[in-house]
Amino acid sequence: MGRGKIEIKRIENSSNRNVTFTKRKSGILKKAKEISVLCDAKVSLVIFASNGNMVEYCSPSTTLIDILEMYHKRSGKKLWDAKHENLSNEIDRIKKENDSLQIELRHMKGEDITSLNHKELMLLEVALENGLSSIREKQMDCWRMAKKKDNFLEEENKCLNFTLHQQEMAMEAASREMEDDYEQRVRDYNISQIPFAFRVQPIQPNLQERMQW
Amino acid sequence: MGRGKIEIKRIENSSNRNVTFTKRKSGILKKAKEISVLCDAKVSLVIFASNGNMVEYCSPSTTLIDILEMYHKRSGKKLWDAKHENLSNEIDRIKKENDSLQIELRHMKGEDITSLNHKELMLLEVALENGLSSIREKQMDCWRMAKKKDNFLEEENKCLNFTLHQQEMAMEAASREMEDDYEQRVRDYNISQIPFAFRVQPIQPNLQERMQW
DNA sequence: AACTATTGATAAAA
DNA sequence: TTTTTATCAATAGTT
Repeated sequence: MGRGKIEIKRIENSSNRNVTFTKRKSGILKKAKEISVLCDAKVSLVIFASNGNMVEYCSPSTTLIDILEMYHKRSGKKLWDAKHENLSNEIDRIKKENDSLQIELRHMKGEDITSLNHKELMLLEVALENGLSSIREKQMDCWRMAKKKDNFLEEENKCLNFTLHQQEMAMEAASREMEDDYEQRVRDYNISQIPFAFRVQPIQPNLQERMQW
Repeated sequence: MGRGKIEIKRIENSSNRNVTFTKRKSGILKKAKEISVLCDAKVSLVIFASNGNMVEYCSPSTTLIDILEMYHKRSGKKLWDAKHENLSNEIDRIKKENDSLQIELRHMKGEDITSLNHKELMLLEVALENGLSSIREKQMDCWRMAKKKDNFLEEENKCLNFTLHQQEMAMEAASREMEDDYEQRVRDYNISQIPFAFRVQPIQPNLQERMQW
């Protein structure tokens, strides 16, 4: 590709070498981008020219670090120190633990149980029954507490109602007294309704309903 | 460069994608080698295919580690420390996930539920009931299969017993014949028992018991 | 996996 | 240098 074939050996003319480097560098970069898009590949490319210039390419949605990590796992070659190794090992360990927890949880939910044998199923059943009875006991506690509160509120309600009724009576008596006092004027102006604000309103009128659950 | 122009976007057909990957991978590799020879460049190239395959190229007279060291100097990006930080973050993330799984699992087992409210308890109860019913369904399947096998074995047993009985009859008949033939000698030597090996032994005598579980 | 028509890359010229 | 262009190389679609 070019006006003539060239031998693949170091280009001695440094000017030519630089030109060729520039051209081929952009070519290789383009190819790297293309393969990463076309083939969904992860590519890391670092090039240093003989003059020290550096170009870097890393496929999108990843980083050089990720790729080096994958390289490390894949090739087994240690690029880092012991600290890194420890961290990697811990991640592996925790991931495994995570997986087994996930599996156990799925089993508890009755998923992925085709592979379980009779004994395992029995153990699961026992665990689930125990869980269920604990939960239900707790629910009973909740219910009992709610009931207690309910009773207390009802009692309080009664007291309040009683007090209010007493007040109402007193108010009405006072009102009647006033009516009697001002009977004459009231009759003249045809004012006869009791003010709304003096009527008793129940506190928390729908309490019964809300406590039913 | 091919039988037609192609758009640079992910090749959806995985077979075509793999073929293209193979072709272009070797192309890039060749280019990398050429630029490193022609232009005296240091090149590091790592490619992961979508199927996990890895190819690596590093120009001769250097190593990936050298190039990463140069990269580090040149770009100022710390691959090491950043890597450690990333790993630490991932460990934290996974540990958190782990913790929540542990908690969920404990809840499913009816542990640590004092802090749960009514609604959460209800949801747990539903999950446990679902799990339990799945498990029991599976157990029923197991039981049915065992029953089937049991029936089959019982049937086979009957057949075998019948066959054996027939044989026993035949044997006894033969034995009696022999006794008649050698009556004289038998009487002299006072030998009268039927050989033990000719008596029928039941096959799997405790099958019933073992299938009861 | 091999082939080949075509597009793409690039060495040398301008 | 950069741009152009003739030529070689890579490869997409085919067999």
